[in-house]
Amino acid sequence: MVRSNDEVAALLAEYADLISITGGEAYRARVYEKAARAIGGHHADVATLDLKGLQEIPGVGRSIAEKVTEYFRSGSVQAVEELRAKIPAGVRRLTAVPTLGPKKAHVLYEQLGISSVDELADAVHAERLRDLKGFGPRTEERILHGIELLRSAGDRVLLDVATELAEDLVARLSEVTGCLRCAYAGSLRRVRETIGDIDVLAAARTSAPLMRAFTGLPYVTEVVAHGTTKTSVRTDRGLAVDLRVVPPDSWGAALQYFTGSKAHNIRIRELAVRQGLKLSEYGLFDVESGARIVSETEEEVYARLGLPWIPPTLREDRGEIEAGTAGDLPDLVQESDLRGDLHTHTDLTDGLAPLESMVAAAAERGYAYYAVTDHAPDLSMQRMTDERMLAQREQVRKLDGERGGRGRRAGMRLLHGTELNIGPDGEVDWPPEFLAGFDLCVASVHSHFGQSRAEMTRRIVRACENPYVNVIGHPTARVIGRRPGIDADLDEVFAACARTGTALEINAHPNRLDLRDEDILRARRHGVRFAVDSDAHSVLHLAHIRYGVGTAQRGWLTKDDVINTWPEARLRRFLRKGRTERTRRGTGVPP
DNA sequence: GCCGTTTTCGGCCCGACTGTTTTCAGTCG
Repeated sequence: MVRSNDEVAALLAEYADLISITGGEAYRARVYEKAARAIGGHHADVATLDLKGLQEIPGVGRSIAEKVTEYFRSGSVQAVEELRAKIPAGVRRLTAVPTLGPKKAHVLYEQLGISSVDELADAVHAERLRDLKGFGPRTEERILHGIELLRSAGDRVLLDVATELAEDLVARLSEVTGCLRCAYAGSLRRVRETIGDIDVLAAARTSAPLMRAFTGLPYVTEVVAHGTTKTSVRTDRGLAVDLRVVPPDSWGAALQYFTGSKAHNIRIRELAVRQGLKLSEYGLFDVESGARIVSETEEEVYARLGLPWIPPTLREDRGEIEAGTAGDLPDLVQESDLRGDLHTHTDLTDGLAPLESMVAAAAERGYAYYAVTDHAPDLSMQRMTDERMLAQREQVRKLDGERGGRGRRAGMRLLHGTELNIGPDGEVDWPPEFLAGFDLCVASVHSHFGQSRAEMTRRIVRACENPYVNVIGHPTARVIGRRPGIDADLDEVFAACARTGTALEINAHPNRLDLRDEDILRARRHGVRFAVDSDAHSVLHLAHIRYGVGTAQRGWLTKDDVINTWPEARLRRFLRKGRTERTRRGTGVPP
């Protein structure tokens, strides 16, 4: 599923690394890194752009635009090939070892000919690093430890694991005497799909008690760095956690700073510099007088730079600064906007809880409606039959409207649905007559993951064209860290969804988060609607929906884009999908 | 190599921590 934009981004990022390693100008390396990011996140396919079009991408000038066109014309870029010839690929891999950057990697290669992580480990054991300038005994230790970490892999953890740990950390540190404020920041606050390390921020007049409490936590197994403002540890699950302690009046500037992303912060600081200001984690300062202007809240910092407060989920330098300047920031969908969940399971198939428990838990969340969508028969291990499904429907009808839920006067409405399997040719489990009995159908790819791109695309587009399919479940079928997404022309799928009135799911399960943020951004441009669903298989899973909302926000979605924020009547109209009209015309009904 | 409400040249984000340094370079976020 490699888009040409991703190919080019990877190439430019490699070039940036090679420039750093060969001791090239730092600014040049940074420019290529920036261009790589800009192209990776660009909405249009760069393979279709000419020199002029390429240069309209921010951070891409003449030289980089020419390299991109050279790449598509000839399949390679001369300048990149020249550096590749000088530096073996393994040397670049060396920089993946924590504490090893481009400079040290280059010294290791130049002086000792080391060009792989294995050779590096051998060289340390053979004590060959001892004679190198700048490499002492501590460096050797750190390198060996870094290699171990690299080999033990699993360097990023899923969102729910990191969130649960961070919430526990914040709760414990908030109890420490002298702790005035505490929160997590970093990629976790931005709700990225996986988390490399956790950043926790605290405000206090003295840091020592917090630092002591932090390093003494039961799950801390290693203290990596220990200072008065910053301490880094590793937990028993291998997760790195940083604690920063700042003075209370720096809270806003520090929270802004440590939330990132790096790319967003660089842009924000450039804005500051242009106004004769300097932004650091301690505040926004006037360069000339050195006077601190603002620092207590994030809102103040953004406001002084001429921006509204930017939600953390948007802080990726994907246009949020421009939108903020123009007053065009989207009014992002919130968890409290959700009126229901449209993809859930019970113990009739592979869920863990019976229907009554799931419904009760959903009502407790305050939902106005809730769909039960157990698996359809083609997923044979679930032993679904027509009879079992119809019996469940009767049960659902009985429970419909019975539960009032938290703070609700009217009863929660139940929808009876199913999660269909999209077969290799785009067919689904049941004929139209049977499908017509459901209030909604989710349809998902659960098999034949290895089809060709053309087959896969056609298959999903056909599912969209089925008048009974309302939502494409976990559209790319990826499982984070275990299975890549299917190879399909997503833009064609998005167009089909928009055309047929089929929603795309944002599956909130932390190991799926599918669609991902970048795909949502693209789909949105096609005018597609979305359903943020938990795909809950147990009562506890219903709460996963928060991760789906975070992902939707990262895709810039508003309440109006998400069908399960809509009032029930509007949702039901959407679910009818113009079936009668379509059926009358005799199109779109599968054989 | 990119970019421009002070700029077509001369800037380019900022600070903490570590190790190997007698004053700082490299790495990280």
